Amino acid sequence: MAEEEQDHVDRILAQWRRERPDLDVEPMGILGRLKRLGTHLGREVETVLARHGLSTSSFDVLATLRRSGVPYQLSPGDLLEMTMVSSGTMTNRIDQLEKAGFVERLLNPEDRRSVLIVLTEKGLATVEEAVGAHVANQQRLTRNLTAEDKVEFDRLLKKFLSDFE
Amino acid sequence: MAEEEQDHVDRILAQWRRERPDLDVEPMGILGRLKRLGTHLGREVETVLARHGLSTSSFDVLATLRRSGVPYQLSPGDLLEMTMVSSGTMTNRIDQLEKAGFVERLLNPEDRRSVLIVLTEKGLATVEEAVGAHVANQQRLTRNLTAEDKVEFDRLLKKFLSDFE
DNA sequence: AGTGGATATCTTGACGTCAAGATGAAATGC
DNA sequence: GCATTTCATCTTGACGTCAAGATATCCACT
Repeated sequence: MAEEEQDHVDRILAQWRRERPDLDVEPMGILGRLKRLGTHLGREVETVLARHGLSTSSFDVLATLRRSGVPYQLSPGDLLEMTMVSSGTMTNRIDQLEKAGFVERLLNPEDRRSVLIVLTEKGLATVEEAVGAHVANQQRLTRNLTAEDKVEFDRLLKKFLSDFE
Repeated sequence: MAEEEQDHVDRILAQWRRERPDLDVEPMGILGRLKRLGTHLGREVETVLARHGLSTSSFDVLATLRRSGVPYQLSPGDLLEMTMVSSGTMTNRIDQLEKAGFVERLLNPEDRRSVLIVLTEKGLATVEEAVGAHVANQQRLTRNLTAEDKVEFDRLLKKFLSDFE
């Protein structure tokens, strides 16, 4: 069996054990690796989406509209529920997408407080292209995990995540 | 055995399977849960550190200095290597910490391009307090994982992370 | 010594995010 | 009906981040 290599987080934990041997740093290792991994993955994802003229933020909104199905319309409130951002952030995202011609704001005749965000043809075409590249990229990013690893990792993520939502 | 419950990410995947059955969305499930989990954990961590007058960013710098050991001094370049942020971000973080009286910039007499960032007494006292609360919080956040889950989760995170660093 | 490239840090301008509150419209209760 | 509360969205101001480039210093080689 190969010796396990010391990674960046291991070195951080070793420093803490030396300086503060009273602290139990096992959870810090998990949370630290999770954060670093998330940062790396986020940057990889951003790079691929940028080739399609989209930020991760923009893509998230377009993808939410796309997967909601025909007629590709949701209210800002609907989009909020699905994306873990504040209402101000969503307004900002929609503003940009509208400026770029990917979505339009339609007045909702049944409730004048509300609007409907709808994909334009350009928005639909862009997200269809981008989602293919995005999914392929996600497969690339996970290619070094075995099938069993992926199942087990997903199980643990789902269990952990269930504490928060 | 309890039926597995459908979570937020499961609903997203179900929408994609209906709309785009050609896409393999298993990696999307993993990456989606990882991102959401990271967001939740980040917010929980931020909440506890805020009680000690620190943001996660500020804490990261102070903690890096603290765990480096006496005399609690590192250059901005050293801090950069350990924190996955750009040089501009690090300058900004140090500026704030200096303004708040947690660190000082010392001229490095051996290299006038360089400075040394050193914890003040106030900075040391603050980080010592904060790190205790932070570690306790990390234990709370992982309390619903079994000992075996934690070991396995950490193993998978470390393996996955090794693809990127 | 002098020159050119490498190094360490800081500056600038643009983004994305949030919390808190403003605005306007709908629903509810009397 | 009118007042009050709730709701949906947008606005504002503050932060944290990054990429790209500016500045100052050091080092290596002639």
